[in-house]
Amino acid sequence: MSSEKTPIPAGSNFIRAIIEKDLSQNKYATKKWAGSPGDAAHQDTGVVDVAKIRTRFPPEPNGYLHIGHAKSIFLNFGLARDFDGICHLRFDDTNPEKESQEYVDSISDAVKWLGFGWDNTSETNLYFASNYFDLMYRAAESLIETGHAYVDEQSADEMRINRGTLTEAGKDSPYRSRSVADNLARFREMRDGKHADGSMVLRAKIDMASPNINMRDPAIYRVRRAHHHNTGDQWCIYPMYTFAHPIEDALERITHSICTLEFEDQRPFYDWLLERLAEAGLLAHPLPKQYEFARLNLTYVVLSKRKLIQLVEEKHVSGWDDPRLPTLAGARRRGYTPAGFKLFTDRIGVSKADSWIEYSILEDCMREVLNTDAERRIAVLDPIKLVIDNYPLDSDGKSQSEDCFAPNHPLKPELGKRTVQLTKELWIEREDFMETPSKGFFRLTPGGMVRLRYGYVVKCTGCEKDADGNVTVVHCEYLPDTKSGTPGSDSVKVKGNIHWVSVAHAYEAEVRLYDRLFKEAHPGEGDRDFLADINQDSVKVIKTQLELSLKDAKAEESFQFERHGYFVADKKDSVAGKPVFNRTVTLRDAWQK
RNA sequence: UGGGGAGUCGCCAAGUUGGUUAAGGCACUGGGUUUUGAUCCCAGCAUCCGAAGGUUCGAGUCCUUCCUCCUCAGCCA
Repeated sequence: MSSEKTPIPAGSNFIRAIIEKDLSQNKYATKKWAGSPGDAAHQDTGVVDVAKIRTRFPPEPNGYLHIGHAKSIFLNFGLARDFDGICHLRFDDTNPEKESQEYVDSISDAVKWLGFGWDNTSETNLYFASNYFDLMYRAAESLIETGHAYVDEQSADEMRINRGTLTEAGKDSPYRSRSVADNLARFREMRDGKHADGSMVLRAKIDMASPNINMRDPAIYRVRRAHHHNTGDQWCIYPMYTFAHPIEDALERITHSICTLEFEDQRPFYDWLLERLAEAGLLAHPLPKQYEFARLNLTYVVLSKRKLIQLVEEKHVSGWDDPRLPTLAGARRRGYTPAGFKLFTDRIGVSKADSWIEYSILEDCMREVLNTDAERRIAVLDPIKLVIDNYPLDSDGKSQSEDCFAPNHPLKPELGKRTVQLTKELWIEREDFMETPSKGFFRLTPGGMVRLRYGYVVKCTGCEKDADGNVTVVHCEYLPDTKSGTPGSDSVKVKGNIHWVSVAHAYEAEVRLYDRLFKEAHPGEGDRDFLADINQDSVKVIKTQLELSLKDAKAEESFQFERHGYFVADKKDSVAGKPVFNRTVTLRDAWQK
């Protein structure tokens, strides 16, 4: 090693540091992998694992994935990719009552959408915890046989009372010192359906006086007669997360088991369990290690499953894929992109400090990606008519029309230009005209000049108003020598530059303007009901005038509507020839009105 | 109050074995470019690392005490 400091790689974080260290110490140099999950005997038949590390993304299929999961997905799959490893998608389906195929499907879709998969060169790394129930059962018997587990017949209430408190030790269960044979017989009866739900549990036998409550003989198997989405009615006992998760990791030969901070207290049990099972010869070293990072908190958003369910069930939003929701399904309809999420996760980093990320960071990431990716189009969202009074008419009295050329992407000239028609009557944005301009306003105002983007410089001559004083039509005259792209275009310098569509060459379309779902940075903070913080104006459906070419937009295609923002053709409501646009995010606007 | 964590610029976040002027991003502020008040470019932006002591030639990094916040008492995950 040289004494010079090596530059810090981008995206460096404590987990990468741990992995680099583990790898430099050849910690997994002899770790065997038989091509599929299994116990020590199975893995011993394998070869040294080609995957340098193994990580996993282990959602429970009981809900929709949200932006917080995206952070975990990019972390786990990203680490595997960067370190020549493999990341498993594993459904942690150990609680039959809450899980279903619908969620398995939506989660799979979301992971794929973000750009990750589980079909690797020699194996498919898609797993279900429920496929390990046999092995888990064996592990439980092993624990009993080695005197590390017992069947407890206390009621749930008794167990809670005897667990003690944060500051007082718990009391041993009266069933704690039963013989191995007794425990084994009871546990088999549990498995065989001889005991009622809730009548007894299998508990690890550790220490009822441990200062860590998770070590006070945690329950590891419960009796529950429920139909499981994968194993059907095969089992009436199911393992608890505490017990199941470490085993799942070990069977899959995970090296780095990454989870969120609230599981830190669980780590001593994680290690305890795996060591006991390794001692018994069921699992092989090196055992997986758990590392915890801070979960994502985003301002102006709720990410708790409970609150998301409430928003959907009480119909505050249209469904799990409502474009205002922070679910990945919703974000996708909103027009947020996988590349944007990637940028976002890189930008926010990974650490153990609790933090709140400003929602504007996410928006900015989407802008950044969309700016380079999205083609430009012209859309007048709040139309008002502009008449060019001196624009020539044909002999039949109709307006002449001429071609103007608009680049599809100013940063990518290779994407070419498209033709838009200029005529005497145009639609422009209502807010681009002010009869009495406010300070700093440099768009259309009587006597003022502005460029019609890609067209001519025009001079505003006045406006018409209705009985209520609302402006109905704006009038102007054009300067024939100033057409964009001609030598005279720069003869008149103007500061303002407004977009437009020809009345004769535009079509009316529905556009949905989305804003934040919550008006407070921390919804429900303190004693407030988070529902009270809902922004009642989070969606506006408007009638707009769009340039004709937008009719051909395909579902999920994103565009920048010039001077407005990024819009996507809605995945769900668009039909061929009639796309419906959702506003993804506005452009930055530095003009303080 | 017991255990486990975390506190570095408005928001994130590097800083691993103590070594010179504390990375970077976002935001913000100036200036420039620009037919999007967009993008882009350039410059500025912590004498200070929760606080106070201490060790040391030298500390964000070590020690002591204190403060604040998060988290754990499901037969959920």
